[in-house]
Amino acid sequence: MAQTFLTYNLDLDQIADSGQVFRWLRLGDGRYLIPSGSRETEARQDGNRLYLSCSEEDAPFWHSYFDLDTDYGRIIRSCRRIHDSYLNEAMKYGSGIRILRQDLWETIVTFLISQNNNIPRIQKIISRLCQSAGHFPSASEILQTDLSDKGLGYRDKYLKNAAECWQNGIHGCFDSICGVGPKVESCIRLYGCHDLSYAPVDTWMKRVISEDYGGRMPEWISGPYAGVCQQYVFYYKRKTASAC
DNA sequence: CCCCAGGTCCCAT
DNA sequence: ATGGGACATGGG
Repeated sequence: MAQTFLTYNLDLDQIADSGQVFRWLRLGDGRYLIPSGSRETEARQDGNRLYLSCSEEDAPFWHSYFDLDTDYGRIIRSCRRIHDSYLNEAMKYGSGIRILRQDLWETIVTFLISQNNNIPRIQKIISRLCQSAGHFPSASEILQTDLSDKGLGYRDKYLKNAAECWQNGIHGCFDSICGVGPKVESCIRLYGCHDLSYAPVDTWMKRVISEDYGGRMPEWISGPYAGVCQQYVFYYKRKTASAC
């Protein structure tokens, strides 16, 4: 019933608030209900131990979901050699962040919704989408669903189009999906394909570049762990810039 | 009323 | 190739 994992550089609170997932549910007492695709598990941690309420046969799935084969301490040490003080601060601040291996279809839909939108509203919309089906809707369920009452705005047609593309098989050409531009594609490749070299540049990253890097692109943005660095910096900027 | 939100599309230069 | 406005919705 309960599986135990030994982990480093993993902080559920930081991951939950890192802007890569929108369906984690805080249960209190440091517990989270964590869905991915059509599965879900309950998680809590105590020091270096991560406890998941899943069967033994599902353990490998969640092991992969939390990317437990990747040594984030090694990534941080490697990136420290760039001697970027802002990045170093961000890595220290959010050292428990990992890049989850999320369900690809869910990632596509989620980040289609994210465009020109804010995080609380993204969460609400996705919650409404899952309410009708009881789980994250498949492509065919999206095609059968009336989306007009989900608060999607103009993005409803993007979802319908994406569902058709997905059913026809879109392997590896995400920008052919209507509504997927460079930023959303970066999110899909980073969170859905685990390509750590993709760094999504959104409004927060633009602020960081202009306010903290003097308008110049940081060196790490073209490195092999650009996506991980971006996640640390995004989290750090959002946490320290917002007074609320 | 305004502006903004993990942008993209479309059209005009 | 680059720049600006439009786009649905909701919150501040």
